[in-house]
Amino acid sequence: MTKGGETATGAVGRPRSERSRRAIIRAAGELLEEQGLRAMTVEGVAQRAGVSKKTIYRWWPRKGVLALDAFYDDWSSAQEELMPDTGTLMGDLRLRARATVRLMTSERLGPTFAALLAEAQSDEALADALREHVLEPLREQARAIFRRAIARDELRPDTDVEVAIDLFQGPLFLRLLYTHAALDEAFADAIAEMALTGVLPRESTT
Amino acid sequence: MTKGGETATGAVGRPRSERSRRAIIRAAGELLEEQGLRAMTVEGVAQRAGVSKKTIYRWWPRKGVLALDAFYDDWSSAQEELMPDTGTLMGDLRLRARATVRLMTSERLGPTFAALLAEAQSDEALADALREHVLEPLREQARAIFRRAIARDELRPDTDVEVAIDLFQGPLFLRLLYTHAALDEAFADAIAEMALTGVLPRESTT
Amino acid sequence: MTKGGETATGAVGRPRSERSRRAIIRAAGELLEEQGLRAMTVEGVAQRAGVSKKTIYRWWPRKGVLALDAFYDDWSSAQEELMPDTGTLMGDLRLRARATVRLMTSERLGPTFAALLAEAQSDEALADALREHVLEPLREQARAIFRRAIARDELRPDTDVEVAIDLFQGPLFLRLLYTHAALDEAFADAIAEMALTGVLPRESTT
Amino acid sequence: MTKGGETATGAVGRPRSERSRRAIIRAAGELLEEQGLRAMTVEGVAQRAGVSKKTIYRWWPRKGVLALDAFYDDWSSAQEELMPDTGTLMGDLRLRARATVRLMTSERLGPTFAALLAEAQSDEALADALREHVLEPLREQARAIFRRAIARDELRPDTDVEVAIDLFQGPLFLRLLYTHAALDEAFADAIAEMALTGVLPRESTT
DNA sequence: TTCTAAGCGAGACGGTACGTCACGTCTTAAG
DNA sequence: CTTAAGACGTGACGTACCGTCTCGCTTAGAA
Repeated sequence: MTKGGETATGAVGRPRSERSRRAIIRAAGELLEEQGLRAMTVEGVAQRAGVSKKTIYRWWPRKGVLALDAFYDDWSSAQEELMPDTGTLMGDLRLRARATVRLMTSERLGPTFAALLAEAQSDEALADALREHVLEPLREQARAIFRRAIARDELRPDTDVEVAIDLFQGPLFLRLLYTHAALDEAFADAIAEMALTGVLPRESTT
Repeated sequence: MTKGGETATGAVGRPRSERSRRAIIRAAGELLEEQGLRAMTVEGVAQRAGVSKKTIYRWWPRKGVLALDAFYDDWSSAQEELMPDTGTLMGDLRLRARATVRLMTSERLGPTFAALLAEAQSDEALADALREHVLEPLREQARAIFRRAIARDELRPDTDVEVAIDLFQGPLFLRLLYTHAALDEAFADAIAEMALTGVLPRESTT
Repeated sequence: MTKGGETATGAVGRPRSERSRRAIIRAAGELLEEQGLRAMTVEGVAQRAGVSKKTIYRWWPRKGVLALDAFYDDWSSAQEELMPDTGTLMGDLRLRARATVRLMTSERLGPTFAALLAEAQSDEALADALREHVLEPLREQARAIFRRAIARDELRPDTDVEVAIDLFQGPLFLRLLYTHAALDEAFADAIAEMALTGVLPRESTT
Repeated sequence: MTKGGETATGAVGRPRSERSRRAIIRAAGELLEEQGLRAMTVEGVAQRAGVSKKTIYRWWPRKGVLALDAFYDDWSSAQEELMPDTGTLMGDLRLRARATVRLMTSERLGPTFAALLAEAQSDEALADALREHVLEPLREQARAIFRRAIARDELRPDTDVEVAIDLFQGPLFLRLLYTHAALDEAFADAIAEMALTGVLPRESTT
């Protein structure tokens, strides 16, 4: 999908082996799940996939990017529930927050997601790929939700959507990375509501 | 301060060399600043500090924890401005947000902080130390701000302070780690305000 | 020649680098001569040969075996003079004893030989290699000399050749290892003669 | 006995602890027997003896010399049988050869003796101590045997006793160090006889 | 229908850092 | 002045992955 998925353009010579590609992605995914990104070595992936290291390096520049590819398979198939359309901002945020929490706490995706987010700090190529294929799409989904709310007149047109997205997503990422407190449905609901109305009491409700 | 700072309890035998301890912390800090956590190797620290690797391993279990110690020296001396007391919640949050941004974007602390936050994902010992000595203190400072606001009747007594802290800090950490958008004073102000009032328009301003 | 010399059998993958092999043997030989076996470290050999430690460990299990390989280069080219054929046992033994003394006292081979003989006491692999490639060939040469003497009727057919070899070689090795007395041509001649006739006076000479 | 046994001359202050000395010798001997000289580390001896490393280094310059001390305790108590006096050279040599073989093949002394002989190649201090306290006494015993034989007129007065000693002892040492063939009573007898009469047939017996 | 350029497995290679080990020296406080 | 305890600088150990580099062998489209 990211780098490892593009077939050579001017196809001359032996074509890329789809079999190897799949074996690599699969082996990487398994190792990732079993032992985490730290223990997922290129050497290990090559061995488990029955593939030479050279083949891996031919198609993936760094192991982080390979890990992202392996992660992306599962990730992409779980995106729909992140884009609810309930007709109200509150409804959309609540469902999205809950879905996000579910993804982040799923056994397969959660730890790997966290590991990739961390690894990106020291791997520029991974950071770029992660931003492009995972983080930016997430923001774009959130953007759509807020834009619909503006169109519906729920939000003022001059709302700073980018800040709003960070306000909404930041807390969720924070609890994923530093498990200082529960990342559960109650937290999802609390964040959805507090992002909407802030911490201050509404005047009408005082 | 964290692990590497504790002197032997029942002092028998040759006492720990304060000189070495300082040389190690200092060398680690320098390497950290010059080249980042990835390039800060135990071997390099030992060489620059004029110290044997064994001595480092005797006192710091992993390089992450050593890095934290080096980081903490600078970090701890910059905590005061994170605890403003302006008399209003809005004032406190704005000043704290701005101070946080300054810290996160400072040349010395910012990149190292981000690197440590990332490293902690794959180093349990570091994660614990980081939580105990850095993250929890940060939360405690924020807690104090919100508690004062409750005492002042600015906030309802049943406000979920933990969620409020995440709402306030999450966005700042997010932009530190994934530089998707500017981490500047304007953002600090926007977060301070939006955390207070939420994204929805206030009725009074409608 | 011993272990480090065998090329992979079922040649698959990149073939072994002859260039590296030679550089390693050469560097080891130089260090051996300059500083002795104790100071010949794998690390030092790797550095001088411009080779990674892994490459050395891939082909030589212990440094003793590598040292033997380096030693063997010189050693094997000096074997001819150890196999004189003068037509008489006395002539053969005298020439062989002198040649042995020359080898043992040569600046290149002597100290290394002694060091290898010693090292073999605590390195089973080296002991085996040493026996197979150095000590047993030496005995075989001596065996040939005694057998020719038996064929010539100089010795009784029931002479215990193995004991005879030890009687002849033991003293030479002893003075090599424990330099309690001179290892020189006079000693060589004395041993050759005394091994032949024993310490008791011949009846004819009484 | 060698270095570790001498008490400080100008005895002032706390006297040397006899208790420690004995514990060290004993621990060293045990480790020597259990695992060989290679595995007998100063650190291990200190720990087992409940003694500080400093104390060991204060009295023994190198671990080889300590090992020799530990070895010497047993060794010295087995010297008498090495000095037979049967009235004939043949009788003396045969008994001495047999006794030597027994010593060399004893479980306690044999391997340690071989290890010390080897270690001395790379430890000058040990080599000196070994020569002085073990090897030279052995030669002196042998010298006495040959001198008595000369006095008895069994040997010619101009016999080169030093060469004779090497001829007699060399083969025994050789089989101890390089176990190329059995080191047993038959070999002892064969060496005793062949050293006396040489490999050539006696004219009278032809 | 052979040519030929690329992909491929195997695995050796030069590196860098790892974490451990033993050495022999040192610095305390206790005796 | 010796001792037990134990920290220290030194330096080598053997291992693990990294990312690169031959090899000899497909493989399939172009000649």
